[in-house]
Amino acid sequence: MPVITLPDGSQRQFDHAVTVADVAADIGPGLAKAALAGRVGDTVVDTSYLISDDADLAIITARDDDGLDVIRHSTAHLMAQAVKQLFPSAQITIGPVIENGFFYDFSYERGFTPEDLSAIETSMGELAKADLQVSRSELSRDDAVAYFKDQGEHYKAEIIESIPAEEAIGLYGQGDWKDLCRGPHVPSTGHLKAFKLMKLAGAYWRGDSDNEMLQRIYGTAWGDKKALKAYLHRLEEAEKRDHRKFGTALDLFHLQPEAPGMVFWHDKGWRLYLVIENYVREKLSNGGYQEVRTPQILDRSLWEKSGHWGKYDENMFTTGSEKRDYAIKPMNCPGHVQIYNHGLHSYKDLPIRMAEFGSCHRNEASGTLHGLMRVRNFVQDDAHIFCTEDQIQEEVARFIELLKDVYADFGFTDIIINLSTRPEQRVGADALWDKAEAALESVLNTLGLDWTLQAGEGAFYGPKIDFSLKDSIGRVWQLGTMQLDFSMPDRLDAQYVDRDGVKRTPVMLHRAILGSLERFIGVLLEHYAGILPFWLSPVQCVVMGITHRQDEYVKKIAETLKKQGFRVDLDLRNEKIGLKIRQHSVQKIPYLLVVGDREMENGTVALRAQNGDDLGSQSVEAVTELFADLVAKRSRV
RNA sequence: GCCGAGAUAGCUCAGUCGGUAGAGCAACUGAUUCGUAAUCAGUAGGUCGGAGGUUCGAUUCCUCUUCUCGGCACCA
Repeated sequence: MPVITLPDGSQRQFDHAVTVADVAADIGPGLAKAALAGRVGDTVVDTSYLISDDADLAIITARDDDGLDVIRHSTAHLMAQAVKQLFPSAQITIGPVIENGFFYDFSYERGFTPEDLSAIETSMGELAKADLQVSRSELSRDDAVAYFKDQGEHYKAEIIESIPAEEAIGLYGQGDWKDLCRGPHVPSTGHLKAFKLMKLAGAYWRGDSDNEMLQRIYGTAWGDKKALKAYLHRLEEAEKRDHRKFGTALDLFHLQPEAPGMVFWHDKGWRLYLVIENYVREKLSNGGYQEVRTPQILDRSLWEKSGHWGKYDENMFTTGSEKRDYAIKPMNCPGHVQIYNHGLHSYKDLPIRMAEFGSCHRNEASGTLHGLMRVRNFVQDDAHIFCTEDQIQEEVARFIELLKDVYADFGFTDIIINLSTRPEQRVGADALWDKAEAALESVLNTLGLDWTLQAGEGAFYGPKIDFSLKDSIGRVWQLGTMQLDFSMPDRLDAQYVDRDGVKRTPVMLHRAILGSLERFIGVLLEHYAGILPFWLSPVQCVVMGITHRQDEYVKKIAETLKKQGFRVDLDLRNEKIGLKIRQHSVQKIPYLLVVGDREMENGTVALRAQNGDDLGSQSVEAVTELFADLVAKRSRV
């Protein structure tokens, strides 16, 4: 006699055990049709799930997030079914739900082609239209293994073999096809109406690069065609923001085959780069950091001592001279320890905060390179803080304050914080880890920050806090980091003389706010869709005349603004004003200053903002004031 | 690095079922001196990523290679 409590608090009583579908039908025929699954308590179940005791139940439809997951999961199954139908000798493996869609990995004797993909999609459409019932059954583990082995599905059998023998295995079937699955799934394939196969890719079996490479097909699936269309539109919009496009279109930078993963910064891109670097430089200087410069190339022995040669030799560029081996630095820290070691330090000197905008090279695998986001040569807003264990907490707090300040200036306020603690393989005594992790945790809590624990994700030499931010279209980028290091100062013999006259090893904090400047610029460009805030814009305004009569006046205005420190271009070409405005608008220049005879007579300029707003005729003083204010506030235009 | 796809003018792209290529924008020349997102006309521009092979002939087919793109693994 189950009593079913619905989300609105209403209750329905039945005199026999009921399925989720029964309850939905009892509520109304519309809901019965739309029901994809049910949520009993916290568990999402099939509509065929039988409820015999009192329960809280929500009927899940495509409008529910859980409903979307069910649709995506079922669409993955639909795809696997289609693949097996078209390519019977393909083997199925796993097919989970991911953000916005799903994928399924297959093993097949040849690679799938884009033509195969559209054939699979067509076939999926037919299977969905056939509205096949999806049914769940159970087998004992050993029977399930035997079943899949018999079907020639060796990967599936392997997965099931790793499940405890006493557990029953859930099988979902539709038509003549069955897959091992926890479920839940839609009641019939007719509920799958809005999906699209997106791309083909390789993926290692069980995510291990020593294993066979499988073929992964990615797809997206939604509750209805409209949502699918909206998603595809969002993808197009994201593509338009691709920072690599702005590299060429705005003449900021380029990459070429002779220097894979290493950026050629053009005039305008380098201006942007320098504005950012100098901005951080000033912030660090105000924050009590010293700035240093260390060599690009250091002897092998130093990298052996630091441990890098042993661990990362594949990923370092090396060179030689007169029988000596050198490595081009992949990081600044060993160099900083050399400066630290040059002289004797008292505990009174600590903390020492040492910053460097040093150019680093890492020989990243070729397949990982990606525009500015993943490069082989980069500069970080890098610094190392040498301090005592007792100073960790305060230094971390100071750093976070600085970081928030900097992020806000760049227009990012949505910061995501992760604390990563000791990994299995690590150096340093557990007592030290206890202390360090507690210190980081305590700082985060004291500052009242939201953070997530990533247990076991710390570096081998110490725990760390990572800072990510969300951009304007919701993508998350990890930028900042604060890593505690108990290993390197000791390896490289850094010491200080403590209060009691005993030499002790300082703790070293590796920290960066923006991370790689290259990558940060990539993130900025995508975040702002190329329309940079005034203070960052490589060209802040263009002054242009209507005819040649205003040439001298244009030059004078431009000169005045340049003297105030603004980045100004002038356009004296004999072109129509419409063309000039179009071209500079396309270049995303924050302000266009147009002068004709009228402005020349009045000593004013006609101001036009990047978004097309006509700000009317203004005096040069008013414009200067506006610009200075924008820079001071670092506000978006 | 691995799987797959791609590389054609400065940029964006079309094309050639094997007979050495075409558009728009940009560039250059000329005309136009014009009031807020494209003035008109003309000219020039390519060893079709690189190397090798098949062929009478390769930008096209094959092999290798470099780089790029999408993933996977990696990311001190």
